[in-house]
Amino acid sequence: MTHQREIILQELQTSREHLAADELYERVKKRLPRISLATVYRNLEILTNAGLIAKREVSGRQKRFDYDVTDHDHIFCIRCHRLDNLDLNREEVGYLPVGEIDGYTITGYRLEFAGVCPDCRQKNE
Amino acid sequence: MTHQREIILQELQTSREHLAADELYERVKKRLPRISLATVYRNLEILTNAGLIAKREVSGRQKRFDYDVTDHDHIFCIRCHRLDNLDLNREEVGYLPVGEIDGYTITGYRLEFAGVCPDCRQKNE
DNA sequence: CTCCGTGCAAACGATTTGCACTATG
DNA sequence: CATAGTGCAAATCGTTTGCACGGAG
Repeated sequence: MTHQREIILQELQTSREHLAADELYERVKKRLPRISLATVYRNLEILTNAGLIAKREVSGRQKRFDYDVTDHDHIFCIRCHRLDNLDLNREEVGYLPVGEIDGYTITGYRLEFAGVCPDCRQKNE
Repeated sequence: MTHQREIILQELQTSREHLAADELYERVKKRLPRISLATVYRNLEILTNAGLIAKREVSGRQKRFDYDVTDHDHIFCIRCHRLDNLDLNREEVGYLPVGEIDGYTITGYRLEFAGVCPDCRQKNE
């Protein structure tokens, strides 16, 4: 755990946001002005593999990093592309297939809601 | 509807697969050797806007194009990254929130299963 | 003719990598 | 010292765009 790595992790965890690598880079740069974007990418990869953060593939071009590694769903804003955790009770949602479908062995699923976030709704009025 | 555009559409529709732009390009090139990848991208965009095909954002880096424009779910193979349609009865799955969640106005959702496809399962034995 | 669509190459945005240097163990 | 990690720049991958040419109305 290097100094850079620690700052990156801290910054993501305290942000409570689902930042893209370059957004996190901008924030970390305020504390470590000489850090490079490559270092941020490399450490995000290492932290992901270590299970300390999670890399999320979502709508949009960039991957986002999540301080919350538990298995949960997300909602993203179609206007500003912000991503939020969704506190959805999966049992409540109904059963989602496990086991086998169409010859596939199911290992998981990803449920992503899309919508307009509170901030963007406000801007509309 | 230009000649190139027609061939691209045909090739995607007859493939019955969820091809990425470059995969489709390779197939189309067999019939139109002088076509460029840019033309494929441009026409896929046009065909998508025309509602004749659908562009799917899924796990992995590339976007995939779907001959089936109806609203449905997908399953993708974590080994070979193949993407298939999933014939899942959405009512049966239970219900998936609509309206409002956490201040967001929900406009839709995307459900993507992950698993190991029949072909890849076989390779394992 | 007049354009829209094409092919080509170059530009682009996100991410990764090669390399020489630095810090740390 | 040995080596894992860094900063920088260049490379890569998927996709888009500028431009001059070509073919259909």
